[in-house]
Amino acid sequence: MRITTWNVNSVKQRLAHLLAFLAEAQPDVVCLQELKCVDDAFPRTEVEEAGYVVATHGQKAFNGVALLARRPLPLQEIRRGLPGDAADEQARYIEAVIPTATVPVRVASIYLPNGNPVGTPKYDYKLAFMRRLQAHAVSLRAREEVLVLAGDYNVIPEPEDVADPAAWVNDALFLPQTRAAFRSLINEGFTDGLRACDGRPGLYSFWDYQAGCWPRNQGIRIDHLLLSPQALDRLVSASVQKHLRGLEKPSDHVPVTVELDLG
DNA sequence: ATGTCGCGCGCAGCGCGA
Repeated sequence: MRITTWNVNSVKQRLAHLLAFLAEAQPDVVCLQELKCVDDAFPRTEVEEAGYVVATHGQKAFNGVALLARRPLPLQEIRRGLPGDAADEQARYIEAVIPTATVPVRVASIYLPNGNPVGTPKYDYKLAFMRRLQAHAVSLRAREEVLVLAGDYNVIPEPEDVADPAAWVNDALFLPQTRAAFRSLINEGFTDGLRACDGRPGLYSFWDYQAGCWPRNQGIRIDHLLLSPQALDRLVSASVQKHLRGLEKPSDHVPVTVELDLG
């Protein structure tokens, strides 16, 4: 089973690229972030005609996450929103179970807050979201399922995940407190799927539209797939679909994919 | 030093978020 996470930065603007990616890569599960549209505006028909079932958690203008599963796989036990704050109206979390022939797989699509500027309520919200995510991840881990927590974490885990670390030292994506919160989640028993397969520095998933970041390869790695022990046992490979950043009108993020052997 | 998108609103181009 191939599971992909991709921040598309507007699913309506990126529909052609999304359909091309589904056709070429044929992922079994896709976790999308930054839909930037309400549920009714999601291009459901086009994605269904490409062979997928769809569950969305959208919002006007900002945020928005979705899960796709390649038919005949269904999406079950769909959860929209992260527990822990009933007042949180931002659409940043959707989770579902995909019951495969061998073992159920639980997947979440996460759009973790950016958190900039630091020192404002935006950063407090980011840290609070990370605490809520960890609490929920701990409760899910107790199920001992094949579990993949995938998404745009807006966290640069290590200096080797950024081309120019000095430029990011005061940024919400790379602050020590942010990295510590991410490590705390990892330390609950999760594994960074891409890092488990490839230890090389300079594996990036995002290049800013500005300042020629893409041609100069000034990227950062912020899109992650965290695996439960039961998922790690089945991990075969992981990869970054970097070529999509070079298309016309690309997202600023590229897909990241793990392959699991569900035997 | 600077460099970009996509959204809503509303019909130009600004403010916001990233």
